[in-house]
Amino acid sequence: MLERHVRGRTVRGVRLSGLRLREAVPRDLPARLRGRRLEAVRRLGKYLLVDFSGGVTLLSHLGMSGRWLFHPTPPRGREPHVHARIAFADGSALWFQDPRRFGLLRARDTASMDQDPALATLGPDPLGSPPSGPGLAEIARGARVSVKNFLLDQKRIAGIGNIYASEILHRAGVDPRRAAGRLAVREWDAVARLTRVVLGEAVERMGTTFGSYRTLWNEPGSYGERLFVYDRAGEPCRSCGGPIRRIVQGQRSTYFCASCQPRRPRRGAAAAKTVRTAVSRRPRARG
DNA sequence: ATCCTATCCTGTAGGC
DNA sequence: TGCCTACAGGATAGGA
Repeated sequence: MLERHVRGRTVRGVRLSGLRLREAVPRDLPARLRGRRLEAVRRLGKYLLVDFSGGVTLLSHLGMSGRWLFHPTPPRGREPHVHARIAFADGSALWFQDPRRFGLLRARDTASMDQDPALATLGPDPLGSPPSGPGLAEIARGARVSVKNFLLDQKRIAGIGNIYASEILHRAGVDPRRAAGRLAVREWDAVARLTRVVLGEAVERMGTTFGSYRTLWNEPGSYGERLFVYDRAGEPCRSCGGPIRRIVQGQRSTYFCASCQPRRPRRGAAAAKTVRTAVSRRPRARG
C-alpha cells in the first residue's frame, strides 16, 4: 500500500525530532538517506523495511502508538510527536509520528539487514511464509505458556498483536487459557489457517483503529468492523450470542467467548485427543 | 530453558 | 471544570 505511493521518490532531506524512541534514533539517518531513491517497502512481522538505492534500508516499528503518514504536500504547522520527516524531491513527505515513543527507527546496509537483532530472532511471518498446523505444533511442543501468550511471542510466530491474538483464537474456537503445548495438531491447523485469514484481512483493511491509530492518509483502519471479541466485554458474541469475557494474561487484556472457545475441545475433535496425548508425551524440544 | 514482571512514554476515558 | 486513576495496539532486560 505504502509502496505504490512512495517508490521511486528521491529523498531531499530528513529531519529528526531528537527525542528518543524505544531507543535513540540514529543521528546519521539524514546523512545516510539524503539523495537516495526509495526502491521498495517490505514487511516482516510487525517491522516495516524501506529499501533505498545504494543498499541502505530503514527499519521501523510502530510500537503502540506509532504511524507513518504520507503527505503529498506536508502541513506547515507544528504537528506534535513527529520524530522523523522524510522530505522527497517532489515536495511530498513521509512522517513518523509516535506519541508514546515505543516505536523504533534504525538504518543499516540492506545486505546485512537480516542479521539485525530485531529481525534475526523473528519467527515465521504468517503471510510471507505461512506455518502449517504441524509446524506450529512443533514450535509449541512442551510449551506451558498459554496459547494466547504463545501467539504474542514474536520469536515463535511473527506479526500477531494483542487484538489479533484474541480474534484468531475466537475464530479457531480455542480457549486462550490453554497451554500451547497441549493443543492438538488439528487445533493448530485451525489456528494457522485463521492467522492467515485474520492478518490478511487486517492488512487489507489497514489495521484496526482503536483510539488513535491512523493509516498513511490519516484515516482510521477499518478492521474494527470485523472484530468478533476484542474490546467487546459483556457484549454478545457475534457467533453464539453469549457474553464476551475479558481476562488478563501477562498484564494484557484477552477477550473470548466461553461457549465458542471451550476449555476442552469439542467432540468431533475426538481425533484430536489422541494426537494431543502423543504430542505432549514426546520429550521437550531442545535448543 | 521458560516464563513472568516491571518498565519505557503520552493520551484518553471515566469516577468523583 | 479539575484532579485522580486505570488502561491502551509492544518489546525486552532481568529475575524466579
